[in-house]
Amino acid sequence: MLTIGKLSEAVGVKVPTIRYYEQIGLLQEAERSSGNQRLYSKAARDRLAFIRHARELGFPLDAIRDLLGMSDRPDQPCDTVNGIAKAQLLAVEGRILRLMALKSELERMVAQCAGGRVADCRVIEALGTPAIPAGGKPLSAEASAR
Amino acid sequence: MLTIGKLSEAVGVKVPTIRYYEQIGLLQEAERSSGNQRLYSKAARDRLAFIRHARELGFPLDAIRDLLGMSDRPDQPCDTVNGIAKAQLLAVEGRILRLMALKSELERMVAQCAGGRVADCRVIEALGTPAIPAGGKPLSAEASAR
DNA sequence: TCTAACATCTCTAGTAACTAGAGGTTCAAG
DNA sequence: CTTGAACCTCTAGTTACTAGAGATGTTAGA
Repeated sequence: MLTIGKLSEAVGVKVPTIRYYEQIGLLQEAERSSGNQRLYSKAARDRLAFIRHARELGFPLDAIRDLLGMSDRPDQPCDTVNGIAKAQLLAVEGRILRLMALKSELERMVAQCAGGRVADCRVIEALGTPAIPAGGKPLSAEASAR
Repeated sequence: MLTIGKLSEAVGVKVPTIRYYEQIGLLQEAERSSGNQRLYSKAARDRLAFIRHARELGFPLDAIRDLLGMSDRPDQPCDTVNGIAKAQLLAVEGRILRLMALKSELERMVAQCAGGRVADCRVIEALGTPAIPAGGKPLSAEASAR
């Protein structure tokens, strides 16, 4: 049995975040010690490790809730999990490409800035007119697709 | 001169988001028509396009504010700017690395989950015990490192 | 055994970056 | 000249945390 601090350290999720996860029902309510402090089993630790890793991979908490629900009821088709993963994969690939473009732009800028003035930097123009593709979704939609 | 709706459509940023950007000072207050409606110049449109693109790439609004500040004062010596650019470059490189790791993991997930039932599918175990590396930072730190 | 220091508890409020809704005005087409 | 879409302001809600206050629990050293 781990205290919340030990669990936090073991899994790499901050203490208030663990309490937050309990509050929103991602983790079930922890057992308590005689002095009312939370105690965690290995199973709870694994569940939290799953959440941490999935968050790191960019899944929103709602998707994680679904995944956990599925692992609790393993008699269901895999399609849902697959769909979530595939959607994430697409988003990730797009982000990588655009970041690489930006990276080389920033590198060029850092190189050019070696002693000159801001006016010589290309970054802002480079970002300013990115030729929005026809199928471009509104910013909000893409941003929340994390 | 564009109305806010036309601007929204042209740039791909929702109307309330444009007003929000004005509210927090990312966009200066728009001119108004006789009937108090916002009107935008081409320059304003470019600025918003820049913001959109940078947001898409994952820059927080504060970083975008810095970049815009740069482009507003192009006579500044590059020293100031160089720091910002280099910091952004580091952030971008970090993001690329983490996204590539994520990409291969997601690919593995999709490959493993080829149409069976959840019980047959390794996704949850794959995520569940990812062998947290020794130097693993807390989730919150990584998540906010955007 | 006492006590200092630290971990934990609950609760409220704040953050970023929007998003949604209410309730009212303006504009452009028919 | 009316109707309906687009605009206005304002408040409040969202996600995923984060920070702080003030109280209680736990543990290691004197």
